[in-house]
Amino acid sequence: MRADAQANRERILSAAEQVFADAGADGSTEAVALRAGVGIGTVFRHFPTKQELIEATVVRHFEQLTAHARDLNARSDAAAALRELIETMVGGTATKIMLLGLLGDPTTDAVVRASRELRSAVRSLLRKAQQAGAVRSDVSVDDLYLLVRGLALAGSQRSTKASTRRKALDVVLAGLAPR
Amino acid sequence: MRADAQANRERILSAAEQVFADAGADGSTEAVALRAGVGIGTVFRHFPTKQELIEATVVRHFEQLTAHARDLNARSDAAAALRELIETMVGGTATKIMLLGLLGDPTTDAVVRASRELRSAVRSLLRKAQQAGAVRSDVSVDDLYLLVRGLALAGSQRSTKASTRRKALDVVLAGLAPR
DNA sequence: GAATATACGGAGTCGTCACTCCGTTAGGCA
DNA sequence: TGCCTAACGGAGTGACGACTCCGTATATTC
Repeated sequence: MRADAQANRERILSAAEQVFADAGADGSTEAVALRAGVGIGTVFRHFPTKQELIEATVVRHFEQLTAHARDLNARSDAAAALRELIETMVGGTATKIMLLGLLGDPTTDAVVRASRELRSAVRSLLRKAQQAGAVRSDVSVDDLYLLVRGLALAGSQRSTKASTRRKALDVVLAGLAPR
Repeated sequence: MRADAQANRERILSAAEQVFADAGADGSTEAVALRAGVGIGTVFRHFPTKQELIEATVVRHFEQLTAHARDLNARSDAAAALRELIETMVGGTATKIMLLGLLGDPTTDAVVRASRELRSAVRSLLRKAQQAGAVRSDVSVDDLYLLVRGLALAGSQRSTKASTRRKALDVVLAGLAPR
């Protein structure tokens, strides 16, 4: 792979993340090309389909999250670690709308793989927190995913105040504590 | 207004609710017309813009919710009443994706009015539950809305199991209880 | 049972967007 | 340095969806 091709691939992925963050999955491929400073043709050579572009973006995002989750796994305070992971997943741009939307039903094998990795890292964190008695034991990774996805989706509405977002997160975290 | 026009208006609104439930706001106007058994022209005569069609659907939905909330207000068990309202808002079709998406920032004046009505009915229920000591006192209607929207959005993903939906709702309700 | 205005149907228009094609450009190797 | 092929750019294509227009049909009124 030629050096410029490699560089362009990166620029496109990074542009895609921003565009999809602004406009959701409706963001046009042309907008991505513009933002990346390349022609549309280039985008389609790297990612033959818009779907593949989206999935590549998702994979990238999942990998980052997985790395973060693994870091957190080393922490001694399991409850704080889980809390921080949730905050990371929920916070940030609206990209997560679509990114987290795929947490449930992945499509491509690359996405499946990345999703599996992330899932296992999250499960490990969740288990530790449960063993430490910080989280109710009847909550599964799926349950946690649904909650995280909900917070991320609902909070991505522009007009939402930061304090409201925080409060909602707080309620969910309180609800995760053992009765 | 001619009788047939009145009837068609109703059929269109009801068709719109179903179509948007299946496909979200991307559902095409043509699909609505087809489902309602009328021509596209008829849809556009009643609702000059797709946006207006969506908003009319939203208003209708809000009005139903408001009526339900007011019914519940008569109940003696405030906590159970609030719980039931939340379940109603969260459950049901994916229509809520878009419908509840508007809970935050309404646009048309009709929507604003319907939204205000709903909000005040919900506030009343929430207050009663708080006075009964069933819900933490630092939660506002906005906070509740964010949580409800989150549960509705995240749960509308087709692959989500009913048990997961229930568990997530359970966590949120537990989190709403006073510490 | 006409007369008439109101409402309907759906082919047609315009804009947008994913995706293609090919002439041009420029990495990288000899 | 020059060749050669990988990679680029962006006008062009086809499909689709919102919205228009007007000839036809039917509720309503007398």
